[in-house]
Amino acid sequence: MRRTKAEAEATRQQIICAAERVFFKKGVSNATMEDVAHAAGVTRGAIYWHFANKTDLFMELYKSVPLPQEDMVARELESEDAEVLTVIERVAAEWLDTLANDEQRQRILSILLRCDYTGELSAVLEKQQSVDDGHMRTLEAAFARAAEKGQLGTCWTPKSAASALRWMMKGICSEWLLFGRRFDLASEGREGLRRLIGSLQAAK
Amino acid sequence: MRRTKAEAEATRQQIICAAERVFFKKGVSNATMEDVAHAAGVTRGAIYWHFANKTDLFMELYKSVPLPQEDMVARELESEDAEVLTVIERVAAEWLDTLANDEQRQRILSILLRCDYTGELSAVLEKQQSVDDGHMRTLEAAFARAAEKGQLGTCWTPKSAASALRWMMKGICSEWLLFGRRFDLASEGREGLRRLIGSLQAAK
DNA sequence: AGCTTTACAGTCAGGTGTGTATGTTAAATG
DNA sequence: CATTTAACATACACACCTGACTGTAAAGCT
Repeated sequence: MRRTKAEAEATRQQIICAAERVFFKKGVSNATMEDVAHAAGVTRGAIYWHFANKTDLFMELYKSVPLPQEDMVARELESEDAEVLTVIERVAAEWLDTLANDEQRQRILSILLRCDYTGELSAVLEKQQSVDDGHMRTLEAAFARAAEKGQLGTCWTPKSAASALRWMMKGICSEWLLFGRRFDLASEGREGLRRLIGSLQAAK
Repeated sequence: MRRTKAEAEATRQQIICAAERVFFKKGVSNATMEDVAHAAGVTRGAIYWHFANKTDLFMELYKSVPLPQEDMVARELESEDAEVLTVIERVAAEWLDTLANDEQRQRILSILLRCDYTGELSAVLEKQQSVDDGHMRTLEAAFARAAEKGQLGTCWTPKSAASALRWMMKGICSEWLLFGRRFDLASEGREGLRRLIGSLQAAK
């Protein structure tokens, strides 16, 4: 029973959506194509029609992640605002807010945090790494502008400040996602951010 | 050909040691018992004599990790030194030094960072979590003593300072281990630590 | 010295997941 | 309207890994 193009695209999305739920629940290496197929209401044959194998499915799932504000963040960080550190803090806090309210993003990040990148999935790790490097570059640039304006504490360099912020963000998100959301991400995360940015700031 | 108790214990250690190398190379879920057996120079039968299954082997590997200075760190952090923050910085820096020079510890931490904790291995994650909680308590206590002496910056609480330090440490180690040791852990890590501790410190 | 048990080596059945090949139906195409 | 082809479902082959079972030779006990 051949479907129309639109229907095919719909089942493709169904498969990706089902993979997201199944990978989240059972872990990537533990999940079976049959699991995904059952969750999507299709057979494995359908999955192998749309995707080459499990690794490919995982890659496509990763690529389908809505990263809408990627560019927005970069553009905002490159804006010529006077209070650079305030902008950085606000952007980071907004990122936490988004994560706190978007369950799909939570699931995908959890999958990414928990999965085993040895073997076939190493390509995904490399992609993540390159994305991370991009973030670091824009962050460093922002901190460099803060330093030019004398807003960055004398003991910090743009690079070390960017690293500290990124590690803080990673730490907050990892702990929240992996350890059962035992605190309020938005409020406590924002508070931690405020303290760190405050410590990065030059004494007035 | 039955071995003596000492020989049996030796092969048990060989198996654990081989598991460490194999798990590091192929990842826990990707490695097979046959792989481990081959690397250890025994057959799978021998492994199943000493360990119930792969999960059990992994747990025993985890338990066999040399964590000698665990208590030392705690005792040192509880010492009544005047410069609490300096002690904290030194202890953390020593931990980085140890990691930088101990390849076995590097492998085990890499395994722990990369492996998929969904399913059978979730018990390991819980154990890690409880160990982490213990660390946090002693760290918080140390920062609390620093706060009492007025050494902690006013915008920091003992808890938030402990979190910040732990996330920093995790971030440094994760990036170094997962992303191919692209920087010098001991020197750059210590530098980052110095900056962070400096920012936690009360202005003199 | 003889019996029991230990510490393995080897083998085997069985389940499980993967990838592919084939079948089927309806949409596209002309 | 006939043919092709897309979008799956079904079936199959096979590699593979696990756990359990069996064999065995030496250690340890009495």
